[in-house]
Order: sequence, then C-alpha cells, then structure tokens
Amino acid sequence: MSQAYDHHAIEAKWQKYWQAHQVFAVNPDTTKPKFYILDMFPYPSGAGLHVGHPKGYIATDVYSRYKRMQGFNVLHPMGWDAFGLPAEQYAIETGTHPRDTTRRNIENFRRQFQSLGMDYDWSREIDTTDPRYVKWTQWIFSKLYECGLAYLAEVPVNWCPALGTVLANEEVQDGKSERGGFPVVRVPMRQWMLRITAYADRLIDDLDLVDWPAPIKKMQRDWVGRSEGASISFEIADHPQHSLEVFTTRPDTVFGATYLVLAPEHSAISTITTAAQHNEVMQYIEEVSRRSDRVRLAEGGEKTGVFTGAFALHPVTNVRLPIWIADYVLATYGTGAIMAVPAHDTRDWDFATKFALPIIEVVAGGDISAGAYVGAGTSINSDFLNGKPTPQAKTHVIEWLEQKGKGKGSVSYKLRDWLFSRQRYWGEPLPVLHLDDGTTKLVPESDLPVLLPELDDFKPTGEFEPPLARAREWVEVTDPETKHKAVRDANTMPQWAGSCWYYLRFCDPKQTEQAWSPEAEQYWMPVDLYVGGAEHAVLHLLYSRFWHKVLYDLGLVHTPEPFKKLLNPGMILGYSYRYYDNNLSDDPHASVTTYPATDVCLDAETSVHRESREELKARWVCAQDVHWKDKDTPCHPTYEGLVLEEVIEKMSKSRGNVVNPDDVIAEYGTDAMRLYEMFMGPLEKGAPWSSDSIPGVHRFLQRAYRLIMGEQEGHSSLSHLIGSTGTSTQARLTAETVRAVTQDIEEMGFNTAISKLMVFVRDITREGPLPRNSAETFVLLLAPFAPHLAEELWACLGHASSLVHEPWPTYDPACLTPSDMTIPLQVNGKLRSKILVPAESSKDDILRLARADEKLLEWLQGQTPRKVIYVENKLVNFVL
RNA sequence: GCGAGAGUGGCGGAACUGGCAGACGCGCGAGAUUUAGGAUCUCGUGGGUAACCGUGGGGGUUCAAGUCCCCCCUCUCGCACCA
Repeated sequence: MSQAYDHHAIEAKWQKYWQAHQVFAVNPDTTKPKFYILDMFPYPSGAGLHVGHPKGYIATDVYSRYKRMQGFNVLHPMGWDAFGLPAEQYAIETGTHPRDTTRRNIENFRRQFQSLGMDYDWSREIDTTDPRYVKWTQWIFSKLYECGLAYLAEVPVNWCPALGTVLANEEVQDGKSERGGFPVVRVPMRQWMLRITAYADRLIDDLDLVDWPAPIKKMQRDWVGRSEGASISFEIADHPQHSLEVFTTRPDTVFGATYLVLAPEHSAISTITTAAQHNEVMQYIEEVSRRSDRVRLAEGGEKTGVFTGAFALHPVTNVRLPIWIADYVLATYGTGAIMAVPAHDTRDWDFATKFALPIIEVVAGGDISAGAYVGAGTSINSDFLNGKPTPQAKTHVIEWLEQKGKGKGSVSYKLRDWLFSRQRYWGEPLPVLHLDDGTTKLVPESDLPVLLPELDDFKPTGEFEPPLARAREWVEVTDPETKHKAVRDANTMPQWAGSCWYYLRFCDPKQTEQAWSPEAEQYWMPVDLYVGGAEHAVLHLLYSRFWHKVLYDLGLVHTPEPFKKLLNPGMILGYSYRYYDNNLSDDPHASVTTYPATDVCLDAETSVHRESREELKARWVCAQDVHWKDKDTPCHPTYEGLVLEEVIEKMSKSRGNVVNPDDVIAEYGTDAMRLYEMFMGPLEKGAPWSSDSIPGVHRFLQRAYRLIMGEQEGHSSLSHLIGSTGTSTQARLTAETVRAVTQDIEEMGFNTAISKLMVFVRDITREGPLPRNSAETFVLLLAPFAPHLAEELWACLGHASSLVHEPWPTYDPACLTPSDMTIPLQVNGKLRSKILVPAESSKDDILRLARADEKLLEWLQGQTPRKVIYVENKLVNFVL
C-alpha cells in the first residue's frame, strides 16, 4: 500500500508552480490597502540554516499569506545582510575572496528558504554587498556627514590584536571579543563617530509611537539612559585658573560631598597631581589600563583608588575636599568626575569606608553607619537647604548654583556616540577623502559607490592600519575638484550600516536614480510588522531608528518611526551533551584527563574542578554520537563510563546540537516542519526542538489529505463530497473553525489555530459525509500553515488556479449558535452535575431544570440553598 | 546586586474580562484491522481503592481563584560601578 499523501511530489510541484507563475510578486496597484511585513534579514553564514532559524520566518509567512487572502497588497521581502567578519576570516584562512564565499552562502540560503515554501517576492531580493546597494549606504553616510552627525575623534577603542581590528563596546564581552573570544585591549585611535546622542531624547520619547513589547522598549530606554541632574563646578586650591566639572543626579546632597573622584583617564590629572603623589598616581593609572574588565568583574566591585594630593573647594562652604582618582568613575559618562557623597551613594560609601574618608549625613531617613541611604528624604546639615524635601532641595540648589555661576541643571545619557569605523576589508568603504591640509571631504555623489579594492591578502596588517591601506593605488587619489593629492579613508563601515536602512530599499529595490522613490516610501512605509530576535533589542533597532530619524528630518521619509509593531520569536533550542577536560590549550598531543559535569563547578566565570580547583574546559559530544547507557544516562561514545551532562542551549555547530531543516524536510516534508514549528507553543516562547513530535503533525496532514481525497488509495475520487452545507452540526463546526482560526491568526496564536484545524478534521464527518463547502473552507484555512498540501487539495477540488489570492473564508454568526448547551451545576463551588438545556433557555428555565436534576438533589440532601448563583449560560452554583 | 518574564499531567502546551483545570499534540495502555509499516482506526489516559486531592510553596479576598492581593522559593533572559 503506497502512502496516499506524497509530500515530496506535492511540495516540488507547487514550489515550481509558484515560481513559474510569480504568484508572490508584489502587486503594483497602490490603491489597494498595503501590509508590509518584514523579517530581520539574515547573515548568510557558511553553516546554512538550522531548524532554529525558520521559526520567525515561518510565522511571518503564515501571517503574510493570511493577509494576502484578506485582500491586502502584501510586501514580504527577503535579503542578505552579507558583509561581515566570518567571510573575511574564511578569506584569511583560505584565500577565497569574501565575495565568492558570500555568493555561495547566499545561494544555499535562498535554496533553503525556497524549500521551506516561503512566499517571498524574490524579484525584490537585496544583498547589502551589492554595489547598487552599497552606493546608497554610502549616500546616507554622506547625508549624516553633511548634517554634522559624522565626525572624526581620537577615542579609546577596543583593539583586538588577534582579529586585527577595533571592536564596538557591544562586541566585547568580559574583556574578550564576542566572536572568537580573543583578548581585547583599550588603545586611543582616530575614528569615525556618529552623533547618535543628538537624538537621545527622541529615541526615548518616540517609543510611545510604536507597538513593541514592553521589555524591548524598556531596554532601549535604559540603553539611552537619560538622567537629569546638575553639573557643578569646583575650583581647585592652588590652581586658580582650573576648575573641575562634575555631574550629579543628586545636587541636593552637595553639602554631603566630602571628596572628589576623577576617572583615571581624566585630562586634569597631570595638572593637579602634586609632586609627592606623582609616582603613586602614575602607577595606579598604569595598573588600571592593564586591568581588563574581566579582572575587575572578578574582584566583585572592590574599590581601588589613589589620592592626587590636590584639593577642590566646596562651591558653597569653601571647605577643602581631597581629589582622588578611582576606576569606579567612568571617563565616558557625565564629565568623568564626580563629587562623592558617601552618606547617600553606595559606591562612594564603600570607597570612603575603605579609605577612611569622612561621611556626612545630609538627607534624613537612613542609618549612615550601616550603609549609604540613597532614598529621598528631608535635607539636614545643609545650610539653606535644611528642612526641604529632596525634589525641592534639588530645584533650589540648582537655582542657587546658576545664580552664582557655579553650576547648572543638566542632563546626562548613558548612550554614547556610535563608533562607526572598522579596520576590516569586507564592509562598505567610507566615502571620504583626506586632504593634505588635514581636512576631510566627501566623495561626490556622482562617484559613488566607492568600491572595495581587490586584494590578494586579506590578513589584518596587525598594525593600527586597516587592510584597505595596503591597496596603495586605491588609497592615493586626486581630489576631483582641486586636483590636489588626497587619500581615501581606508576604514569600512560596521555591519550595522547595511541593516540600518534595508527596509527602505525593499520598498523600491531596483531604483537606480535614488535610494528609493518618494512614492514607494509613501505607500509602503512604515513596516507594519517586524519580526526578529530579541538579541537585536538595542543595537540594530536603536541604530536604524536613529538613521530613520535623520532621514525624517531631511524629509526623505514620512514617518518618525520605521517599525510599527515588533515581535520577538522565541529561540528554538537543542539538547547538547557536555563534559570537561584539562586540555586548556587544545593541544592534540597532550595527555588529557576528562571529568563529568558533576566534578566541576564555576569559579566566577571559569570552570574548575570541585576539589583540586584545576581549571577545566567544557567539551561537547555531538548529539548523534551520544551513547545511551539507558534512557536517562547519556555517555561518551569512546571514553568508557564518562557520563555526559544534558544541557538545553542555543543551537550551534560547536555544541553539536544542530538539526538541519533539509533532513527534516526530506523525511516529513516542509508542511509538516512548518506545522510543527508553529504548533510547538507560543511564538514568543523558546523551546527545545524535539523531533519526536513531528510524526504527530505529519499524521494530521495525512488525515486532512484523506478527508478531502477520500479513503480510496491510488486515485482521487471526490465522489464522497456532498453538495449542500451538511447538517447543522457540520455547519456550526465549520463556522466555528473559521471564527477561531481567524482570531488566533490575528493574535499570532498559531499553536491554538492548528489545534482547531485538528479538531475540525477529527469531527467534521462524525455525523455524515463531508460537505463541499466545509471542505473548501478548511483547505483555505489550512493554506497559510501547510501551503503545499492546501494548494494540492484546492486543485483536486476542481480549482484551476492557485488559492494564494482566494478570499479568506467568512462565516455566518447565526450558524454558531448551538441548539443546546451543557450547564454545569455546582454545590458550594464544586462541580456536582451537568444538565443539557435548549440554547434559548431563560434563567428561570435553567434553574427549574437544575433543581429537578437527580444528581444535584442527592448533593443538596433536602436542604434549601442559602444562595443560588447563576452565571448566564455558563453555570449554576448552589450555596448551602 | 538591579530589572523583566515564567513555574499547570510522563512531555510540548490549552484555559477571553475570576465561572466545568488539563483543549490539541506527543508518549503510554487496551482493542480492531492487518502482517514487514516510523501504517490506519476506535476507546482510554492528572493522582488516589475511595471519600477526596490537585496549576512552584504559604497565607488571604470570593458563592467561585491557574487567573485578584500579600509573603517566600526556583528557573530563564537582559543590565551590570552610568554618579
């Protein structure tokens, strides 16, 4: 007996059909209502897609197919964020040009997407490395430059010698590079910066305009980190021409300031440090610069610092306050200097306690001997502020400082300007010329794009010189205007650049005269639904909002925000199997001792042996290779008796827990794979992949196939279908399924929508043969989830063309009313009986029937209920 | 440490404003039909012999609590000296 539902044949057939008939091509008719649904486009990595990736893509595919059937003109595009380090790393190792690697990877990704049956309009495909795209990325940079939002600055950067490049703060974790885990040191360097801080307030305020998950909004607000306070100027004893600016959010505590602290990088240090303290200070600064963040972290916040020998004068009392240097003050926040109020700031309290500095209480309400009191209260020991509650004290002291010219109200942000240069090859060159006189100018728009020079060797130079600098004839040019010698900027843009505006290019991807036409932008923007991982909660989403706002100010886009609604699909995780060994250097010839996870514990961030404290390294066994001693005991395949630890974590090659969608599709088909990923649970929730559950959804598809095609094998016979709408029960189930599935899709509740389709297939033929109307309705409801099977069934039902543009089914609400209903009867809130009553029963009818119910009477035992609660058409509760 | 979210059968998960806890699926059990298939169908499946007990634990509000209030525990994810 052959399998009736041949997913291979059906899926191949319809994917071919869709492509041949261009059914997903965007409709140029701009009078129709539009819906722009966007996936965060992927970086086409060499590993290809694993089953964790498609979850969000499948969800948008379901939703966009649904919207299309609802009559919307849907824009659902896909493209490639194709610049990036891995292709360059691969080029360094193998000499393969990143362009070739990228092209190959893109082809593989496109093939995988197509095999998933995605409804993308491939004619709108974008590749950020395409010169036709790079041109406009550079053009937008030019706009930023012209607006004064791009500037060169000497800033301390994260230099990673192993990668030969500078990394953004976000790419450094615990003092190591996020990619590769190489050590990172801080070095000053001349860099392009983008003035995102100029938009700080709007990046916070305009969050009110978008429908995003609350946690993401909060993360963005915190990242921008606006805080209001005052900057106060302190004169320095014996240096009348110098003063120190500090920023504080608690100017009301100014009378509690007992010392000042400068960040180790503060520029005033060399001026004010006394001869006696000079050596100690220099030594401290040197020490701090060598200390990685990781070491700081391990110290658990223990304060360190050194006295400069200098004193500042309190702006009100003129008391001499010692000036210290400590690394708990950050150079990059506020003014890099603080007034320390140990009584009311935890960090200052710790520091003052350690170095025996005075602590003066100036806000009542806490116990200063036990720790800092950081709450609000009434000012004390504070001269003209005494008796004032904190908010008034703040306002008052700011007024006083402003009058005396010793300070002013001010706002500080955690957000810093965006470091925009990378010393890499595989990125967009910055369209800038450096002239002899030290000035810079843009490459004229007519000369864009500035393309990458061809290189034979992609290795970083290892010096503070980008790989592009090696291409001498590319770097050395003549300024087309002045005919003077000039050099090209040899930096490239960070990977974020391309993804900052791709959603605009999708509106008009083939445009050659401009980045996008105003008409296309006007029609398609904003993105109605944007779906992608929460890992981009701050960086990508903040950067692209920033660019968008600049473009908005220039009148190039018509909405202040690019993404109306945002959704973060949860990650699909994998089971991986872990043990440890002591081969820290990965030496293949070393003699290695292995340990099970039970022997290992964590010391700060490092894995160490529970007893010997020897440092160990985690190792993983590929899931397929695990030897199962019994069903709960995974063991190492070769090291006898080594029990592995089962961990659920993000899928990655290094963990050996990757499931390839190609394999799943080959076995169960795309429709089953899509259905499984949507059925796993709520979209936003992460869950481990479990291949065991796929046969379940595959069975459902087979049942659906047989339901429509009939039980007969070999040939399709639809003779079992009846023409009418069937029994009232069948009509109701059909209407109810339309209602429920529609509502669930609207709410992105795909798992429950699928369960309702399952109920339909199970129950629709209980009372009689399948009515044609129910069959067609069901096929249309199934279409967004299992589009290939649905198309096949639709065709078999006698339709000549694809169902992609069929109207979404509707229902007659009158059909929903059942002829009777079950009313649960409770006694004291506990379910005791149920009665079946006609649907149109009144309250009195129901109560009368309830009181007559035999089971209930037993429970009442002749007592008269003290109270009877009736919930309309829901339940009756007798309270004794 | 701070912030956010989540704890429901053997498992993934349902349950709109408080109103029949466990939809649907996996797994498991029984049967039917079969006899080389990862097949199909039907029935059953929270625990307990029962009364009863059951949504992380403990209190509370209510006729009625997974849902509301208070306290506590655990897990996951962000942030981490931001003055």
